[in-house]
Amino acid sequence: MILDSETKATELPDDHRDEIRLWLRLLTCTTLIEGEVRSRLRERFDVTLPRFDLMAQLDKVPDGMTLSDVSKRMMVSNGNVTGLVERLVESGHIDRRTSDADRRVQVIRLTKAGRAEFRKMAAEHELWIADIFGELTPKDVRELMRLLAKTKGSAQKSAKARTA
Amino acid sequence: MILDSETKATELPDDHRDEIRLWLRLLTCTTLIEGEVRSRLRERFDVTLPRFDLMAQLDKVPDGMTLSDVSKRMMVSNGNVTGLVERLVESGHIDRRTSDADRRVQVIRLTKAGRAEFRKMAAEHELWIADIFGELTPKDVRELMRLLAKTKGSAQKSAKARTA
DNA sequence: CCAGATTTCTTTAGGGTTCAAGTAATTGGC
DNA sequence: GCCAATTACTTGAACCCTAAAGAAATCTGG
Repeated sequence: MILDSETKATELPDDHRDEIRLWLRLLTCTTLIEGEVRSRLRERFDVTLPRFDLMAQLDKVPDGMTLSDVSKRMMVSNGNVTGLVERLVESGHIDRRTSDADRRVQVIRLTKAGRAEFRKMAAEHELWIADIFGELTPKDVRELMRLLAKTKGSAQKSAKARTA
Repeated sequence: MILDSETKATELPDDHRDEIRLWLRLLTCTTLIEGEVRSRLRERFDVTLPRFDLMAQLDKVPDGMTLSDVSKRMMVSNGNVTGLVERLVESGHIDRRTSDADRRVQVIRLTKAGRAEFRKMAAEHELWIADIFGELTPKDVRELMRLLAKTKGSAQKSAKARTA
């Protein structure tokens, strides 16, 4: 069987070149899109992507959330959130107060101005994303969603196995 | 026709929620995997991801490449490369010299030690990636490759249209 | 030849990011 | 009630990253 001998010849014992290529392509795609969104946010609103992301988290919860929640949701370190929040409080986009129930906890919320500003940015952001993914059909989108969900599951399992 | 009225009811004039969700999922996947790789590189070899990436670029070209080439390949700014290279020269992993033909140009190469070190890391890295994507079938991998290629094309077109 | 444009790289200022260590508040077992 | 463990956050050191401005070398059109 020709295919078999060819397979043996090109991909020796354990070859994972395809997975490596997939990872590089995934990374390239994300970097490309992330850079594009970053540029547009800067150009159009003079805001950074992390600030926008943090505000997006807060926009979903009227009563605010704790720094730890933000840290988990954004998948970044606690120390990172501390600095981000500091700058957003400074610029008047968010509002921070110490929890009454637990004085270790800081609860942050969008200010009125912050929310208005975010909504404006989010509306344009949605159009950019639609344009960036514009050549994908609805079927492509569904299929990508499915495969990425599977990928996420696989990665989480692998990460869990390492940490355990 | 039921589908039509349903469509009208749920997705008003221009709804791009699916694309937004796709983008967030893509970002989550990449962040997750990138964090995992970053942790393992640090744990196992005490090296950062950007350093590993730069060395990976250099491993492909025996005669070295210019800083601009690296910058384009890695999709990062020139100034960033300057700093990265400085630290890698310092640690003895790479070697830099000024081009004879054009004295503006710096050519960098892996040193013997740097190449050996990289090959060791790359071998393990390949296994990590294989594990992280382990639950995907070969068909999943092919399909993802195809859809991500399409996504990349779409994003590049959008970016080009904006810059133009 | 030579002045202006371009290219390559570096520098600077301002963020963003992690990890590790530290502080303060709370919880839980005894 | 008290002390140890845990939790929430902050701080500090080191690195990564960008955009913008600048320096040096090269190229180009006259």
